[in-house]
Amino acid sequence: MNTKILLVEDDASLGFVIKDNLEMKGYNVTLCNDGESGENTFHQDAFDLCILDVMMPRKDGFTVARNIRKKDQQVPILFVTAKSMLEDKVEGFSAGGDDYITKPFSVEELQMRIEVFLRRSNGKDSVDTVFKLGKFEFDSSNLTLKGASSVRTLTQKESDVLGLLCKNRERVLKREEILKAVWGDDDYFLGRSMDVFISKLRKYLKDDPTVQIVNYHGIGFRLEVK
Amino acid sequence: MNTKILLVEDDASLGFVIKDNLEMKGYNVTLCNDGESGENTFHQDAFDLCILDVMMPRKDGFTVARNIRKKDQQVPILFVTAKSMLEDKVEGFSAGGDDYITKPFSVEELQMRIEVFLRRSNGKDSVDTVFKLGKFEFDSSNLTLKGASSVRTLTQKESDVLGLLCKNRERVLKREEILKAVWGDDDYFLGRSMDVFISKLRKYLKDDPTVQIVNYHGIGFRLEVK
DNA sequence: AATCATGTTAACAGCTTGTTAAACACCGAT
DNA sequence: ATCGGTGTTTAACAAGCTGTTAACATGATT
Repeated sequence: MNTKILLVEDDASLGFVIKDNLEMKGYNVTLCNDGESGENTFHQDAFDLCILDVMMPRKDGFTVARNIRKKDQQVPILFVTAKSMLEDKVEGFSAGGDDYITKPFSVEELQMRIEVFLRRSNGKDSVDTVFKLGKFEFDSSNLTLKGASSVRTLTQKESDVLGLLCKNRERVLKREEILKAVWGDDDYFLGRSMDVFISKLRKYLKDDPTVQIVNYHGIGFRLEVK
Repeated sequence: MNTKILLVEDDASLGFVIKDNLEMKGYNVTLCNDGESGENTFHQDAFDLCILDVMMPRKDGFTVARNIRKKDQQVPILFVTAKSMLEDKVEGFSAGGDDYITKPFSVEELQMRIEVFLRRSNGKDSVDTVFKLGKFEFDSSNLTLKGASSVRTLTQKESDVLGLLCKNRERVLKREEILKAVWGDDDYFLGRSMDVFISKLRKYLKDDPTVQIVNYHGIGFRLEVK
């Protein structure tokens, strides 16, 4: 499988070196040189892993990570920090997490961390059932959709459809895929039924315009969070 | 089981780092960045543990804890304090079963405390069988439901069902889960039987309208205390 | 413009749940 | 064994909710 990595690093030469090395190891790396473009890029595509420099001029790595987490709670994030930066805030955590790597580091070291992450995210079938969707929080096992001020209870099917969209966020799901997964079959009437559900879900989500179920004509749907 | 943790921390970076690390360890963490939203969130969902920063601008952690305690006497609360904080202030609370941790701390340290809490509260389940339900007090081992003026003795099954609802308060229990747990099996007639029990329990609890067993159509039931 | 795909709403049929009462099963005492 | 009492299950009916379908509106593609 082609592993897609988002690398956000303001130091152009360091960024290039990391990208180049990782690409030689067979990863597909997208490099952004500031936090802003990093976020934008993340929103436009689906990545298996993010590597964020903590110290960057305009937007630091934590801020970028927070915004990424608003959209995707599951993607692993690896922070790159300088030793000097580890003050009382981060200090304790760097020791315990596989989530932090301190400069300077070797490519092998970095690759080891990456492999640990990917093994974990592949091997874990302990599926997280809570998704953040803009200002909403959707719990697919409790069938609840929490908004800013209200909590709505979804039906099982509504939850099935929304859950599937969440799991495949930023990816186009074919009509047939959704029908097979939720209804177990695919015919004209079930398709129309699905359209009704999409319509209902859009209504539920309309309070936050950054969350959208976008139709791809003749193909299917895609859940986008901007 | 998926352990739900409520984290109230006003420092956004620190909050994020803690949340992210705990989620990597497999916990389900909800982060609130002020006391007010922390309390609201607590009222909308069920948590197994609360982590509260003591020093927060508008509402400090102790105030939040007091308000949480008004509703739930059992949930463990872990306070995060700075070293400079007066120890005797904190000790008053730690005596009541809660604990505190001083900044800075490592993820391992935090996780250790969490595990201690959860082990204790799991072990406690077999000992502590008394639940407060609005103006009622339900003792699941003595099979008694004390109201304002009367004491009713429940049957074993009535008590089993109410006990299960209490243990999963503010959480949707699937019909199947209740049937498996109380009846050991799940079929149509047992389901109807359960409905009869729910009906009876509602009758017993009708003196206090803040206590409600709410049906989630096609899904199950949830005990709510407003 | 013509055609097909999708968006949206409302109504209906079928299934789920609430409730009451009767039937059944179990148990101890007579 | 019979009886009464207690607790649970089954039956029956009422009320409510959900998913599907139909019908019509809008949008995309050729």
